Amino acid sequence: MSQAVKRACDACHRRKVKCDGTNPCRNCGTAQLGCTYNAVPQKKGPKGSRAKVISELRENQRQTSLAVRVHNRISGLEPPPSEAATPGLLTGEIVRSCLDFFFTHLSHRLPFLNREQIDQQIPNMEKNRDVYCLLSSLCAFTALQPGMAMPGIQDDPQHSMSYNMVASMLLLEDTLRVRKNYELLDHITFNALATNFFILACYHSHEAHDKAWFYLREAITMIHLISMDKEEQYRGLDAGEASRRRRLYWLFYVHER
DNA sequence: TTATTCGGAAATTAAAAACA
DNA sequence: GTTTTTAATTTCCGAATAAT
Repeated sequence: MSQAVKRACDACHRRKVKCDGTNPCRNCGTAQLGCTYNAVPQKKGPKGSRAKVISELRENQRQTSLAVRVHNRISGLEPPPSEAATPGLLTGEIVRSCLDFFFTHLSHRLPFLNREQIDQQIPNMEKNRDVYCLLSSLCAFTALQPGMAMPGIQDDPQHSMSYNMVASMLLLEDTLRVRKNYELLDHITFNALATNFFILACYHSHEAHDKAWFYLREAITMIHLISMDKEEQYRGLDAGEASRRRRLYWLFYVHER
């Protein structure tokens, strides 16, 4: 191929033909067109964070992977949960949809999370298991709520089992799988307690009350281990944070009754 | 037949990431 | 700092189609 001209004229550009770069160029001359070079060239090269496409593809693949696995589980193709590590199911899109739903419809009943604080943690979800577990359990819980539309998942009226219910189960299994791989008690966090809350709420909805009870007792034990039942633990925290912690603490106690 | 259109390969460019 | 990788944009080849 002959050397490409540095800049093709407006007409050659539009016509997708080789321009000689002169003014008027040969093509415009023979076609009796006015030869102009008015078009402002766009900036070339990646914009914003690099690898946008590849991360978008990964995201899409993982998202379909939840949708595919929901379908497979319902059709009996999905193998039972195994110990083997699988890539996390959670995607940015799922998290965003669930958080939007949670903070619009649920957080007034469960006022122990702060949207801003959660949003700040999202970028760490892949690296930080504590954050991953909180978000995946929150999504598992949100998936169970009437009116929640999980991204990429549509209910099939032919099946008696709700697709959202299966998505919730898979996300819950994912939470527990990730959780099993780190020592929770080394450093008991507020995220870990909130995760317990969502796990037990999911088990309640799944009618698995014994498991729900187990995670409630586990949370109560953790609360005692970090003395969250003592008022002095809240000193030094800002008022909002302290009140959110108290609310979670009381939610556990109300559930225990 | 020649002229024109346009899908998309290849080249170019620049920003982000990796490296020294 | 320099080099490499990646992505956005541009040029224009050449097949398809239209006009003559």
